[in-house]
Amino acid sequence: MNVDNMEKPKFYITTAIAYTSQVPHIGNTYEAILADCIARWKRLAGYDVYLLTGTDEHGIKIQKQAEAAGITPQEHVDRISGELRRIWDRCGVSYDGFIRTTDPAHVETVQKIFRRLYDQGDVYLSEYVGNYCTPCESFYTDAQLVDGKCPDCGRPVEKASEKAYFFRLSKYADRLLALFEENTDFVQPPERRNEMINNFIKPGLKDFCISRSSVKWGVPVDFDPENVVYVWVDALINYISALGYSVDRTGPLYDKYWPADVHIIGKDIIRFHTIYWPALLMALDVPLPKKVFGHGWLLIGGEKMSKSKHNAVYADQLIDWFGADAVRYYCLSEMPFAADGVLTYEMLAEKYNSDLANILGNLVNRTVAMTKKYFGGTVPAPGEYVGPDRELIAACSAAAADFAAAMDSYHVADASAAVLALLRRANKYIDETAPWVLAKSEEGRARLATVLYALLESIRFAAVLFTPFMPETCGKIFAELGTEAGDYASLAAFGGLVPGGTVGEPVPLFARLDTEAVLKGIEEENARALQPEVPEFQPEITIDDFAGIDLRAAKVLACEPVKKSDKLLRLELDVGREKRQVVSGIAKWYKPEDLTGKTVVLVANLKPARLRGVESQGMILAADNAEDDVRVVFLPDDVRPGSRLR
RNA sequence: CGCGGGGUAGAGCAGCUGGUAGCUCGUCGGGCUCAUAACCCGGAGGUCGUUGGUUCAAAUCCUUCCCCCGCAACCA
Repeated sequence: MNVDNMEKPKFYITTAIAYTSQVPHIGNTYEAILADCIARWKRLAGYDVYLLTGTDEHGIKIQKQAEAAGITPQEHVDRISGELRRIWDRCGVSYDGFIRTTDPAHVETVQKIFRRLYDQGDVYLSEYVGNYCTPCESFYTDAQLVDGKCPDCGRPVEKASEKAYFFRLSKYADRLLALFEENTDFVQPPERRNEMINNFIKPGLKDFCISRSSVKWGVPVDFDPENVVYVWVDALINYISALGYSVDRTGPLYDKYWPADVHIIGKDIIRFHTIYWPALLMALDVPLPKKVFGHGWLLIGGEKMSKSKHNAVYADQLIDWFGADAVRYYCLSEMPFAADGVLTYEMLAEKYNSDLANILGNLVNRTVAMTKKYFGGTVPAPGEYVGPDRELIAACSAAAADFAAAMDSYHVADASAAVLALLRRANKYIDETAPWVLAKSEEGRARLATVLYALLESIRFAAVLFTPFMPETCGKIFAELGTEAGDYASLAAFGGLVPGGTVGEPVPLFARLDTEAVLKGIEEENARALQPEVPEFQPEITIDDFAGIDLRAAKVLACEPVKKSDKLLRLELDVGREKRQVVSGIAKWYKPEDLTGKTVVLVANLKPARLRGVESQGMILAADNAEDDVRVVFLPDDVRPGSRLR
């Protein structure tokens, strides 16, 4: 560590650790990009920054997924955590630390903290009773249930109770309220503050359960190994365990960086970070984080991303088409402060063309090209600045000031708008000064030198400011300007670019996209991805085996949804000799009126079964067209009910 | 009356410590030619969700109703 470093103010910033049940989509990735942008900004501004990210790897959901895949939970989380890290790297996330909740050091710290809280009476043993939804790994109160089912996934829940450890949150209610009232900008954006106070603190905080006996895949409570530490305690502690805090000892990173300057998290988990987490720290007598910023969701075409909606978008695909910096730029400049933002391929393509290719890329390109053309690639020395030059210079310092103010209050999109404003001003400046006219006369040469220098230096301003947004691109810009990357301090005065230097080759930074073609290409790619692989053929059978399957034409006489089920339809069928009742799991794709009067194919000699209490006498044929897309086989209407198919 | 956020040009947003609307994209017209068919200028396009009110004056404050979204306690 050098002396320079010692004098720098520190800045500790974290993302939430991502749950490793599935590969992160662009919404999860956005959070890492946002935190990275802020971290890079603070580095640019002279801070000694530590950016922590990582993965949350415990819980029953992971346990079950691993079982289903026939691998160990550790293998499962190793894979997802590795994937996540690869994606973060690809997006240019410059994390200093990467924690996994399965790291032995973290596990040990969680156990020690749990024991310490138990020993001092902040954790006690009691009984937890609730409605449990296994897929969601969640208990729900009666009031939370929707039609008696899981409010999250709509699947049935089961009553469950277990011995469990509770954290004495109630004890810290007064101190938490004081925290919110004294430190009014603890929670960002500010409107979340009232939500926390009115909804949670004022009605009275209840102790919360911090262990599970029904889960195996987790950190065991060391003095009661039948129980594992429940997700939130396990997860939240990462922010200090990653720095080497471990109850009875700390460590150089912890001593230097804690408390966190800001936790960057999604708005859905603000409560855990502004109530539970501070309370845990109070119990441990550890200083509280300074700020918690809850960003909005990145919506896909206005809808929340989800696997079941088939609208999840992944960073890899976007980067393949647009490049990492463009994806970063879009997320960072399109997400409003304190609200949800929208991503569509079309908007991304448009933003790419207008902001990056036209305004930024073309400005750099035309300026460097003119420097080559008129001055043989040597950065000219400026003469006296006059009217338009002064306006451009004013725009540079305004951009630098606006940018810093916006970034320091996490108004990241506003910060990027400040740079865009400068770039637009620079393009306009070219029009005002018309360098190609100046180049034609001998007396215009001196003026031309000033104009081109002012342009090159303005581009340097923009590149310095945009470094946290598009590190790779800005590196290219510095190379084209023939200068080293500058820090924020280098923008204190206009004129940092040294005359006499040599510019590089003008290479387009962002090649213009044919929006139509890109959208079409993505659409085709997505359609292909949705198509499931055609399954392997079944083992060979004889004609006699097949004859054992009695397929009959059956006319649908009536059809209705099965009560208390959102997937099943009950069909009354005319099979010629008799009437049959069949229950079919096709409600998601067919309405009763779609089937009534139609002729379908019935497997007539299938052993009856009871579904949701309704007897099903056979099964109707349907094709698995794609994942989550089923098509019933219809026969021509004039086929006689009861006809055998072979 | 559970809490909170939102409804502003075709699209996405800003304005909301009150003075008859602003930005980006798109669109129409013009300019320029250094540059990635790009850049610059100008035009068209909005009764600021709805009702009533306060005020000399309201998108901006209060009120009625409608619509959308998030959260609603042990929950990535």
